[in-house]
Amino acid sequence: MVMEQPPPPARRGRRRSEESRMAILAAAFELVGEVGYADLTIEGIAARAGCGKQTIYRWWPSMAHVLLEALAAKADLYVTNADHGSYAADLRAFIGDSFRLGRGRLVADILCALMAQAQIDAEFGEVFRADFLRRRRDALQVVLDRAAARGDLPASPAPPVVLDIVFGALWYRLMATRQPLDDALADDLVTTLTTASGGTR
Amino acid sequence: MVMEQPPPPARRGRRRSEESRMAILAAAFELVGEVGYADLTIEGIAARAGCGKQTIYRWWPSMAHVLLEALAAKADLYVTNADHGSYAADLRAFIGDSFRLGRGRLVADILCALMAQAQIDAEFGEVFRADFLRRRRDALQVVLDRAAARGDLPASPAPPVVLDIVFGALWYRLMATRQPLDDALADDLVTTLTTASGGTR
Amino acid sequence: MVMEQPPPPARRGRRRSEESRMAILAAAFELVGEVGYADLTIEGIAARAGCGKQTIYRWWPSMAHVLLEALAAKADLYVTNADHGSYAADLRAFIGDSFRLGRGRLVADILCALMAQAQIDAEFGEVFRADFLRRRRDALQVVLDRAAARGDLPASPAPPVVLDIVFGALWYRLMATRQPLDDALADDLVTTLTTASGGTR
Amino acid sequence: MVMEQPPPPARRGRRRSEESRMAILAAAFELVGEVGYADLTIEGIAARAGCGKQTIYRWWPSMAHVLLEALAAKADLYVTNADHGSYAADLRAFIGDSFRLGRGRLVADILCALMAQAQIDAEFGEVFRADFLRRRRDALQVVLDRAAARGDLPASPAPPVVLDIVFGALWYRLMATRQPLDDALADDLVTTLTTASGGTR
DNA sequence: GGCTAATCGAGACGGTACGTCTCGTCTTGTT
DNA sequence: AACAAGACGAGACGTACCGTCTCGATTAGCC
Repeated sequence: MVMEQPPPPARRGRRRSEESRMAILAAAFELVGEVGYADLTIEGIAARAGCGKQTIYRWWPSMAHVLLEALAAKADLYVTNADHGSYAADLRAFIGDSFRLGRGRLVADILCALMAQAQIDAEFGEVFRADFLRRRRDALQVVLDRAAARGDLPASPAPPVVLDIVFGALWYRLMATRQPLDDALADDLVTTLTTASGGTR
Repeated sequence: MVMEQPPPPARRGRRRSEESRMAILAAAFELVGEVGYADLTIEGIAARAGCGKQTIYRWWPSMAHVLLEALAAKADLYVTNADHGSYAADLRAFIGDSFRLGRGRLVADILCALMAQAQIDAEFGEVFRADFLRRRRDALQVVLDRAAARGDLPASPAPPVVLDIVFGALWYRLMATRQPLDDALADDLVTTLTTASGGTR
Repeated sequence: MVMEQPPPPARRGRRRSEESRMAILAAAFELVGEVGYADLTIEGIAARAGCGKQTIYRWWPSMAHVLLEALAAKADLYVTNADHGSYAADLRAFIGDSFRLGRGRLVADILCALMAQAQIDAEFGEVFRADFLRRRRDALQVVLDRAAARGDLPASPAPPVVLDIVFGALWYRLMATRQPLDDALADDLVTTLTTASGGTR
Repeated sequence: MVMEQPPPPARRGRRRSEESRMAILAAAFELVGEVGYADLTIEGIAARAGCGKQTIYRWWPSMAHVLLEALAAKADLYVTNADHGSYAADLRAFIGDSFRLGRGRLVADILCALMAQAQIDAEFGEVFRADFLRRRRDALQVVLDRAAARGDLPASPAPPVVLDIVFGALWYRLMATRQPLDDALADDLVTTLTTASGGTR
């Protein structure tokens, strides 16, 4: 839990406009849907948001950072990992939730664009991996930890490989094959990952 | 069956310069290593290649297309899928070969950049998926077909899902975690995919 | 009568940089002297002025407009038409002043280039005729009006023809024969135009 | 009189195509009327003429040279200077003929464009002055010589100044004021130049 | 009838400037 | 201070022509 100092740091001058912040996030989200990531520009977002470009540069290092925040603000990206009683059930629920998110055209497009930008812009890559990808891995890791505690986890593959397989298949479908994230894939993943190749961890 | 006359191309005018083509591909490959994809420019490639910009625009729709061709020209991207006697051995060999390619820093960077560009530029995306990604899937599909013929293939996961898992894990490590494509991952993938969850296909 | 309020421009945002404006005019003037009008480029002027090309395009429609303003800023193009007591003396002074201007190699070259550009670029032609040629005609017209008021003006040629003859001879020497604008020509023009062919207007 | 060696140099190989030459001149003439001199290009002329660019570059140094030859081929630029019995009559006839030519919109536009090009391109300027402007001056000089022989020529202005005044007024109207070359101007010029300011030469 | 040579249409080549676009920064007056 | 506005230096974009350079196909003398 974050314990923010109740006395605000006694800042001087005008405070950051929450109105501008929201307008910028909304504008970014709208525009990426209208013109696509390739044609997104800072100038376009500022114009749509009715703000100056400087206001964007002052608070975000790049357009991708804006979009990442806009995505977080719009979509509830946080998948549940409640206890469903078994590794298979937990895994199925996690994958089902994740796939559901990726089935939205706009959200999927933005995710792909951000992953793309992470390859091209190293600074954003750091942030995207730490703030977004890492969080998703951690969420699934909780499921694996619970399974291990239960003695429910197959000996193979190793937990990090499970993460690579689940998220790998997800992202590969999004970016490479553009096939829908359907239940068949989800079921096959669960079956494959829960059918022990020998013992448990 | 189309019986195209090896038709007298009846070309008039000066022919395309093979020398320029090679110089451009080489320049693109060198520059992406020196300055990175983010700072690659058509002007830079033309200057390095000693050619006019128009010569690039005349033959390639975008910088990414140049890079894709340069990659194909430089790296032998075609992984073998010879018969090693069993599904497990075939799969292990295919994955091993694929990982070996992706361990080269430069090739890996270019692959990530091209996959990124495929997300941003729809036109290039088409080409990249059809000319590159599709070929790799087809190569692995041969392995699966051989295993099915042998009665060696587990009932689950379905073949397309096998492709998604293998390539998904590969690309996810390249782009998301940037963990090395090590033998542990390869071994775990083979184990997971060859340990039948029930019968064979 | 237009009574324009010196209205509070209420300008927002950064103002036009007078420093850039002067640097651009100076660069244009220098470069036309160094490389000639044929090899003058917007890029060259911007580089010499240390400004971006956009700053030129933002304020001038074409290179010729820049040069016209540069000329006006550098050379005092405005010939006096003070009263010397007689039509002949006024005319001689005006022609003498005009010729003196045209004797400068650089100014003459720029004038020829601008007149040339006025033939090729209709938009610039409008401006050049209205802002430059028209002013010079008006200045000489003042001399003719004063002569007419004095009863000093020959009946022929008609005033507009006087303008055509004086400026015609001047420009024709500059552009066609490239003969110097010498006193002999000035004297002959005055003699011819002041020797009445019958009465006064 | 040019005494060309009657025996042709015994050339070998294919001869210059008269067909192409005519097609190029015609294309240049048509295009300058359709798109204007500013948008005239060698490529456009070649395309219209159905010839290769090299065929133009082989025979003319620049587009302006083509246009000059096209003009000579289309318009009969040579004004008569037959003997009409008096200086005034000869001069009036010469000016009338010259003005008639300049009244054609297309011819006038081409003349202005060529004079413009002569200011910008020194090499063409040489040719234009020697081949075109000089010829016109020579033609009027014949009229002056005849008048001098007759004892018909006013003492002032000096003959070269007469040329400057006549052609100056003509070109100035074409290029600067764009006023029509009307009879009023012609009459005023004749009156002014034939009303002796004292004696004859 | 071959041979050699010059020209032809076609069109790719290395260059270069164009005018546009967007970047990220800087400078205004306002809030 | 932060804000909206908007000009600034910078520099890549993709296009348009430049003038040159192959190409194969003609078309002429000459042997």
